[in-house]
Amino acid sequence: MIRVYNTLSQQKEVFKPLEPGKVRMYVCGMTVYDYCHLGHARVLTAFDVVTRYLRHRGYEVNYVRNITDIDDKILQRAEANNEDYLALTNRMIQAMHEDEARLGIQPPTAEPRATEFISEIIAMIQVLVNKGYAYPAANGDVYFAVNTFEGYGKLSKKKLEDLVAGARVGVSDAKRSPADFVLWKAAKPGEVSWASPWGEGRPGWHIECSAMSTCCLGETFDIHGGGPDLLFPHHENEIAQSEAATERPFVNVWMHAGAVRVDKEKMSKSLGNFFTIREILEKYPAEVVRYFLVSSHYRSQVDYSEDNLEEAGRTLSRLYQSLRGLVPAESAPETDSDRRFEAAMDDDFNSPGALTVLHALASDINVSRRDGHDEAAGKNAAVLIRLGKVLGLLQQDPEAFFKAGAVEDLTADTIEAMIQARNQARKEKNFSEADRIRDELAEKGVVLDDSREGTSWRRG
RNA sequence: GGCGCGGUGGCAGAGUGGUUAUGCAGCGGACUGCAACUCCGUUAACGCCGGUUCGAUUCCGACCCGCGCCUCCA
Repeated sequence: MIRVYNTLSQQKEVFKPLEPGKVRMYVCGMTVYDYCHLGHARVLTAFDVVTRYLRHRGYEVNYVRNITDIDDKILQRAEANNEDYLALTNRMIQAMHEDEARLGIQPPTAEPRATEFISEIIAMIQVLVNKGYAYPAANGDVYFAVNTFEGYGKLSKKKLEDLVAGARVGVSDAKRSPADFVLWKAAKPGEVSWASPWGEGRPGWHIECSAMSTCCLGETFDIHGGGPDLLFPHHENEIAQSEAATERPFVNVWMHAGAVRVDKEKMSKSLGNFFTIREILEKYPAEVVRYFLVSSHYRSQVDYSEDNLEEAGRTLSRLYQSLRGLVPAESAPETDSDRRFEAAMDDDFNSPGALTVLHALASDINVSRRDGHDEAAGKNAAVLIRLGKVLGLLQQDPEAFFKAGAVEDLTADTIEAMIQARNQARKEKNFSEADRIRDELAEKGVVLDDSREGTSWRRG
């Protein structure tokens, strides 16, 4: 029995898909005008773990994650770059796919793009206009009349009066109410546009997700997820549009990831305090970044700092250290570890709780190896790798994990030669020479591990 | 101002009405030529004040502090 926190009800609920054994999930993806940052990685990782776990539990998951490839920021950026907007979006989509692959994010089942759904978007807007939920304005825009939708605010717990009174919302003369939002934007001369019953234009931000999600997954589906800052207005507006258009419940469970922070502030584009995934991957191995993200609950905020990333690296190393030089069993039966792992994950995808099971397994393996119980160690190793996979961790060859990355101006052969020279010196009790070699390697980021079987190395 | 979330040991981070989270770091020991790795042991916590209770870090209330959304943002 899986329990999931639902933003809509503000509590954990027993997860029950509409169709037994199948899960239909939609997650708001990227607006592709720039490289992905750590905040994106957080959402990507969170829902990757959700998907992996649901599949582990036997569900067939239809995971749809959209790409927003047309909006103001894209057009602005393209113009600033003196680049065709399609060239820009294609470039960023490719970069995003590279980042995802490095972080071990499995591709979604489908990845619809807004520009591929223009006719569906127009059709949905038409329905909203016909039903009286939306109105074309004098300036060529089409707006959703928020006061026509009774449940407006039910996701974000906001009252319409407060929103209108708050009035930080840009007041446009064309809008009937400041809280109304745009469904179709009239094109300015020379802008990319599509023909519509209301003239040349392009979709507003929110409508694309309503159109793509309901087209791909049906009028009602199981899970809708996204970043914390999408809760309002984006998701609130999606509900209004979709439920107004279909007259059916839009989504059963709303899931929102926690924010990534830097120096106690949310990492965001507007604050400019963001680190792109690729910047971070220049400094830390991808799996360490992933471990860092998975080591806190998906709903809580995480603080990005070098200390935290380095600690994640040390901790992940411990896990890999237990697997190093060990041949995992071909297969291992279900164990108590599996059950404890699942108990943690069943409780709203408690990945930090699940990680404690991995650490316990690593300890067991280390003890077995110390005592020469290689078979027991091998079995536990198989379990550790099996459970690690559900979190997208521990799938590398340990040697590759330890030796990956830059060891500047030292080839593996050189390192091996130095190790041999050191071991020769040790044999001759020339310990000052042996230590000199070890220190020299350490200075270049290579740490030596002596054991009965010999000496191995890893990056420090 | 409105709405929401959170304050756990040096740090990161789960969780529970009464019993060890876990990891990193520290300390003592084993292993080692010395280290590293690993193992054994160990220190240390629940923002503040009331209330409920036999018993609260865990439930309730007040307070203090921090964060997020209310404008584009994952």
